[in-house]
Amino acid sequence: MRPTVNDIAREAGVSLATVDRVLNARPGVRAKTVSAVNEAIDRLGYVRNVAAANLARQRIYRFLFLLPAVQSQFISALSDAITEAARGPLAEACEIVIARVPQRDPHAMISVLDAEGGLQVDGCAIMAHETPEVRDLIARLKSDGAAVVSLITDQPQAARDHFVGIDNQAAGRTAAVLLGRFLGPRPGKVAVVVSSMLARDMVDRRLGFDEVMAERFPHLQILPSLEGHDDRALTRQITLSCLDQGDVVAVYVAGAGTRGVTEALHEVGLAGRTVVVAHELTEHTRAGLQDRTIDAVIAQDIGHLARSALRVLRAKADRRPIDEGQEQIRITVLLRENLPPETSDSGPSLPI
Amino acid sequence: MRPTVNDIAREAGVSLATVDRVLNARPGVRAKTVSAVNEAIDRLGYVRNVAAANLARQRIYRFLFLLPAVQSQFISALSDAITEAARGPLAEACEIVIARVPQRDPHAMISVLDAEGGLQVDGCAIMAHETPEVRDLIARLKSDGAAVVSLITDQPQAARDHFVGIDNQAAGRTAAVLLGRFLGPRPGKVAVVVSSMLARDMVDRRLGFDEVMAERFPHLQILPSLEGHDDRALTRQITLSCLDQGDVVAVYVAGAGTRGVTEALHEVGLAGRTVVVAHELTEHTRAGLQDRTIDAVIAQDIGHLARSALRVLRAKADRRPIDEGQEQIRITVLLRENLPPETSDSGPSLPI
DNA sequence: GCGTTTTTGAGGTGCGTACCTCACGCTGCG
DNA sequence: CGCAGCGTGAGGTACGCACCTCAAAAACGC
Repeated sequence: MRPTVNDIAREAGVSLATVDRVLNARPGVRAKTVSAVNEAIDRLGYVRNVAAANLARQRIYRFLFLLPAVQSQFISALSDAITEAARGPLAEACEIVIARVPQRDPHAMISVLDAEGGLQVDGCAIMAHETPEVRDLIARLKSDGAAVVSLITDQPQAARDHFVGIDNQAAGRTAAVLLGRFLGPRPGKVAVVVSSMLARDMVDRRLGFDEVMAERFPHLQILPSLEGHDDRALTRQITLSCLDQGDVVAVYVAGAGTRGVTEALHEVGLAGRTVVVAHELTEHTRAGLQDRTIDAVIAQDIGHLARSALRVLRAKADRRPIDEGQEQIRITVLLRENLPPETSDSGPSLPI
Repeated sequence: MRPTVNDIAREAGVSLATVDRVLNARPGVRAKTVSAVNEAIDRLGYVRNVAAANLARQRIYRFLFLLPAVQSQFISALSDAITEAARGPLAEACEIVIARVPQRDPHAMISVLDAEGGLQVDGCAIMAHETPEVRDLIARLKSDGAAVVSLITDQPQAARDHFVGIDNQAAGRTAAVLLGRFLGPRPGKVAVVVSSMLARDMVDRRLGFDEVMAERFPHLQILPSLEGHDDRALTRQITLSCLDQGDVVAVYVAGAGTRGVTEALHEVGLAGRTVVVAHELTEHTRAGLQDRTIDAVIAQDIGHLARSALRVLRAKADRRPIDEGQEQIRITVLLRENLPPETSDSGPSLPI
């Protein structure tokens, strides 16, 4: 049987109340007594029964998820995944609110936060562009004692506790290798479409992509990033004018907007003849893989992302360490040949 | 606040004892009363507090992991991952035993099981070849009320509750696409190395591989499977004699034995000039990717595997449904360019 | 309506922890 | 010497549930 607080008290020769004070870092215990208790804990190998502790504490964790208010299948699926995770055992004793915030308005986020009880939250997961406003917001949350994680796109300059997302440089490098090797020795130009260079994930993907392209595929000419701003029509248009210059043999769609790109490719009759590597599994990328417009999709497991954010927020709120291995979000390379079957049950095209 | 058993009792107009009898399926309650209680449960949206229930029940789950007793970095790493998961929160109130069983001896598994308390276990995860003995063993475990999952390699004919592992056909198809496209239009022969065709995962990988090869790369000639039986020297030898026939332009290492293959390739001076796709991230495959002997590695997240097995066994033991999404083990395509940094802390070359 | 069986109620104890109150003894200070 | 203040002990209640006992009530068969 595992030792309990009572065993510790007996072993240390103190009362249960004192053990409790030590365990929960409450004042009113002499340093000497504290170490006596800690020694007893080590000797018996005591580990706190988290279930019993939470039962007794009756604590409710309030977590807030801030997602950009853009029209995107990926964000919708992410939102669904969070909702689903919030129903699971990970969200035991948790109250979870998902708020969608306009991306271009720096003050919207502050007001949303205030509306949602603001500083009362125990933790917050933020997916947003890397702006001074967001950085300040994170600092404010942290100084109020909340745990903060950046989601999907990192905020490396801010005081977030953790980044929940993939290694985007590695993703960009992977895209480069696939694109380059699928293309073979054929020379030409490569277009890169991003949503916005304000998003850290886009920057990182581009960095990784360029690195490998320069090193391994110098016969390919990488064009400047096209910013589609998560807008399908705009993406289509800028892709078209880029294709206009001719000799574009491949496209790396690092951000949202795959639909705009494939539309453009179809219009000029290049679909299937241009190597396309895109990100995230949605209805459109799935269809693109099926009809061979897209050669490879680099996806992240959105359910894992949601659960990981929850686990990390929870751990940080309890000041517990996290299991790095479990929180590492891996990238999946999807091809026409290994597409997971469509899961029609929960939400529109929930990526696996 | 979430409703408790007391709320149910009040709502249903019965006593707490009766609610308890219904909840835990104890006898001595009229059908009418049962449905009254169930209606109250539905009306209030009651969900059992699992933590409190387990606390009160003081139940200890006994789970047994049966792994093949072969000399393999992958199996060692898997064993380590299970040990690590067994220390985590998932293994709360669990006693976990890992047993290594000789693969060729059909009776060894039975005797190990008996030695480990045999029928006393609440659940068992089995990684083994698909033999009649194993099938019988699973049937026996099941009839004794234990939960059974197959691990890594499935037992589709047996009465296992669940398969914890990747979609091996999809893995084989992925290998085929990468190998074929990396190779380009160059014709030639492709060698396939497996550990044993008795292992279901090998069969499935080969099936998926052949399917895509036939469909998309008909200019390549796929050679019969070479069985290395997880033996480095044997694998090296059979690879050598296969390379002897000449014109082998690619090798798909579907099973263990990558070291034997790369050794053979180096010996005949074909390393780096032959496209090699292998499985699992170990010291050797990592080194192979680094020095470009290996072009791509298809890996499964071993930590996820261990945690998933634990979660599923636990859920099955409690007769709870599982979260399909969370238990889906995805495959990771590793290239030289997206190799995760080596984690030297826990165990020898723990795959990420 | 009787005896018998089945169903139900009331209540208790315990799981391991958090958190609270009250009181006691000790120390040091004026 | 008395008193404040600190460190500690003793003990209680609560969390939500499992599981037990004993007795009372209801249903049943005849």
